[in-house]
Amino acid sequence: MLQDEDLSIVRRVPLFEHMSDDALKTLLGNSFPKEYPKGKVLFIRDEPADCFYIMLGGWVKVYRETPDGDEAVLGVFTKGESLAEAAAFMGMNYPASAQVVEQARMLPILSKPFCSHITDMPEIVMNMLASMSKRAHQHVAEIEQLKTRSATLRVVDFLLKLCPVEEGSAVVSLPYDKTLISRRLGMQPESLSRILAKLRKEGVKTEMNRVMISDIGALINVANGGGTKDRATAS
Amino acid sequence: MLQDEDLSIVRRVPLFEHMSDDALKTLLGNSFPKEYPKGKVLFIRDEPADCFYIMLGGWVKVYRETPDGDEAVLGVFTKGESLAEAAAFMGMNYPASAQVVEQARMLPILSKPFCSHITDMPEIVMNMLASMSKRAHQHVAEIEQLKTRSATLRVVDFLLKLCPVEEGSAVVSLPYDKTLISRRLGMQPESLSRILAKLRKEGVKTEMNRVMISDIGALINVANGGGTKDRATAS
DNA sequence: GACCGACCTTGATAAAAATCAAGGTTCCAA
DNA sequence: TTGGAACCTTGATTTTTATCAAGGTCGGTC
Repeated sequence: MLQDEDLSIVRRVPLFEHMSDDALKTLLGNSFPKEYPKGKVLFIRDEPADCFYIMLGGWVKVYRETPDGDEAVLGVFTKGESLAEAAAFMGMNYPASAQVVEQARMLPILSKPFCSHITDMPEIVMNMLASMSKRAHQHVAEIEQLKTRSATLRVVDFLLKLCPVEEGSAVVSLPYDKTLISRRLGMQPESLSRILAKLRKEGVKTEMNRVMISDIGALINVANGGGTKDRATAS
Repeated sequence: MLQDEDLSIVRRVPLFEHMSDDALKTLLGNSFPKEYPKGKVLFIRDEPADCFYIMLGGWVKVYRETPDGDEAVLGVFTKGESLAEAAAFMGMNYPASAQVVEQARMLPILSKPFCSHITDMPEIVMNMLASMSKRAHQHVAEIEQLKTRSATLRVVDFLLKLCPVEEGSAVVSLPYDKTLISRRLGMQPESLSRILAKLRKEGVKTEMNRVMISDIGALINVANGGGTKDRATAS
């Protein structure tokens, strides 16, 4: 069933943080983890949200299809995150669609039984608030980014978030394919490709899904505008 | 104090919907509406959120300043909306700043006393959830828009949302100045100006803060891609 | 009424990003 | 092993948007 390792991941999900063992057991009683193959569609926008998911590994994209064919990727989720919990809790329909992009291990949770504990476990509601609040912050940060940062800077931000350290050099692996990264960042795949190429002279080398960053400090400097505006010619 | 008209507005705010008179009275006991002049700064990002606001009229912008000077407008709020309620409720700092852009009438509510009712009034928490859920939907819609729609289409969407009807013609007044509209839509003021000019041949005439739309149906058609892609030359 | 500051528009130009088109690689399956 | 599909890159080009610069309008105040 739920292995120890899984459990420790579940405990780090905002929705279940600071919950007693008993409470957790009650909420997850009938759920058990499952592997989902790449390509599997978890849910479609506007369907009733009768199930939500805790991610234990792999990657899932949440997206919307627009009438004219292309898709807006709203988020890409992995270990330690939850998917569609708010819609499930509020008894709504899914606000977007979701599909597995790298084979994923997840804990599916049925909405009905979960929600039946609202009355006897007030902590659920507070945790749901915390969870939604966290998501709201991510959304606000993304809107800010889309409104004020160029495609290049969005790519740089993305790379920096992948870095395990804050200075020196690093080699990071891109967690999912470049087409998806580009959609996630709100640009065309060709643009991402070119930007990565341009960043070579900033010490960023890309080979397959590996990115070698020779000087993280220099990249941070780029992210903060070093190279765009006022290179201050000794004012 | 709280006039009937104000009260009926407060009742339509998601946070207070479906609340008994008693509950409302308890929560708003010590709050009374106040006028705020244009330009007034309500709060600054990262300050402790010890007060939130219910809007009864006028307009307030919520924004973030970026290190390199420009600002991202995250939302512009008016009658029937609440401001910063989530941050106040969660005991966090304000995630953004807010400033009055058109003289506003608001009901300020202190966080501490408000939150002290969490335990004895469980309905507050559910209403807060509903409120955050609604905001989340707006955020998702905006992210989708920024990722998939051109500046022109964002302007068209904006105009259509202002239209009281769905066909025929309309004259709408822009609710706040064009510089702010452009920031709200994530573009430069010059771009908005040019887009409005270009839309003239689509039957959109702009004079001061009045916009005359001769054929809303035609505009909706533009919003749905009529004029961008595949003008289908008799396939 | 004259002046000032803000807001708005327009033009010229430049930069950024999308689009169209082609070629290369990798990986999988027949 | 061959073929094909999906992915990625690069080049040429166009479209979109920003930037820089200049005027114009409106609404205030002195």
